Amino acid sequence: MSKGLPKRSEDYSQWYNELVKRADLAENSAVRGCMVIKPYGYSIWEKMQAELDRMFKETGHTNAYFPLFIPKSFLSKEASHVEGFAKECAVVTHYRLKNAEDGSGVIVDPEAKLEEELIVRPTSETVIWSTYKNWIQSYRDLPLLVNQWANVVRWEMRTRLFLRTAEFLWQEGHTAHATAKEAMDETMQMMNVYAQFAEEFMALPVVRGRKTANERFAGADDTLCIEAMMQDGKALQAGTSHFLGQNFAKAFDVKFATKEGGLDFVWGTSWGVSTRLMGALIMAHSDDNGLVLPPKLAPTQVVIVPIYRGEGELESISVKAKEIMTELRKKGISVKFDDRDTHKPGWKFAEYELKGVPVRIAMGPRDLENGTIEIARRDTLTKETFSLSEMSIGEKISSLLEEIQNSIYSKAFQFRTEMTTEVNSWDEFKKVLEEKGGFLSAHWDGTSETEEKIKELTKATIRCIPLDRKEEAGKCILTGNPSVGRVYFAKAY
RNA sequence: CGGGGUGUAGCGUAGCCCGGUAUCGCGCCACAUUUGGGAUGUGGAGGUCGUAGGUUCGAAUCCUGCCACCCCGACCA
Repeated sequence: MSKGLPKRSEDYSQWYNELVKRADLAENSAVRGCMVIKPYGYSIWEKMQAELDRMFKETGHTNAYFPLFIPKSFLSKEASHVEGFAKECAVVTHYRLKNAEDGSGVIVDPEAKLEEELIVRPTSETVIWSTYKNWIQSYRDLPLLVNQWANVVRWEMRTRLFLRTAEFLWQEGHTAHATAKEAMDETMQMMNVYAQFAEEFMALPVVRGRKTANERFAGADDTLCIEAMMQDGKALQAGTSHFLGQNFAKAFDVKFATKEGGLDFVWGTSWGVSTRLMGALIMAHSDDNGLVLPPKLAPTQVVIVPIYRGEGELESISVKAKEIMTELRKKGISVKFDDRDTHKPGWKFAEYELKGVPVRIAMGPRDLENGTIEIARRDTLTKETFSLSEMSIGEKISSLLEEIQNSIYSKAFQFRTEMTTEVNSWDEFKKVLEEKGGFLSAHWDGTSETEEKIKELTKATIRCIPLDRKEEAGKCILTGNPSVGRVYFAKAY
């Protein structure tokens, strides 16, 4: 393996691709467009899952599992929904193979054609609502708050590890409510859950916003989202939460008896985040030395590297290292002691930097003598010598991890602030987009035509209408027509 | 799915124009010396040249199909 990653400044996308592979996160598989998530990458995903799952449960949701396959007829029940996904669906047409007569291997048995073709789920609204029809009769059955962790398939033409793959892992929440307001509140709540997760755990500041009609989920009346800024100035949609209105209830005839004795269609929501978050995590914080992981999502938070000559020294360092490990574990810190004799310290340092381990402790004979250790931070690449008598190592590392978590967030926040520019003329818009990138806060006349036109001219799309924007009369950046507030434009992943 | 490019050992590559059985570096294995930022020396193993055909006495090299990956578009989370 050659040393050193490509530089972000020279080729950002190559840097990303290399980093994903070199840090052992994922690799391409034998199947076109599909990735293998390697153990190290998967353990980060598991940490994300664990937190999100906890948050979903705290907000009253429970997990369930619905089938991978969807009868073709289901997909066509909601008109805009089909339109949104039809172009990227994998279809199962047969259920059996047989040996080819010429001995060339197995072939699809033409006798085994399915009566009705099955679609590999691109998302599960349709199967789920067809099921909800049986689960919901009365207002007493509502709200229904279900989540599922699953894989989905969207047949993408151009794929990139984590960011866009033909098969990906995600979670999809599907809820049913008695009133529009309740469903809208749920939509908002889950968007906020995502935002909180991104900021608190991924150390990723996000813009909470609303999608324009163009960017909305197929089948939704309203889509809320969180948008993040990557280091190359491109935006990344990190999570979406949809208010489905009564669209799926109508398509699948899901009615309930109201308290007042009437009969009404149920109001729905759906919301999801995917392994794409891994891409966001990587691109938001990492540097030319490798991954930078926020402590709250790092599979290993602290690694201890012994520096020694001969068995004897390793022995005495190990004793001390194990004491430290015990202390750290008492504090709930995940720590690894790398006493492999097969690699030298320098090699290990580089390796753990590549893999983004937040804190590295090095301990050698000099430290043993002085009662010190060397503590190195991954995020800042700084080192300090820490005297073990100074304070408890558990306290020290706990607060350091917290500081790193905050510092990574602040850095990303500051970057995003710098990369958000208010622009007030078309020339300025084009100039900033081209020379600087990032979010462009600009007035827009509210029409899809203008949005399309801007996309066509510049490749920038409206990432969202920020929820906290101030009402401010202005003129559309392109048409000069009146606008009531600014929206965020950006080139996006 | 359109346009361009690349595919040679685990990884990165030379060779291809001009056909004669494959170069170098990293990694791997063994031993020795090493160990506070990717160690050094000596010896060694490892290749259906993406894949399937074709041309030829002979193909990594020329021709055709297919596959994969990368870049740029269209589409999308």
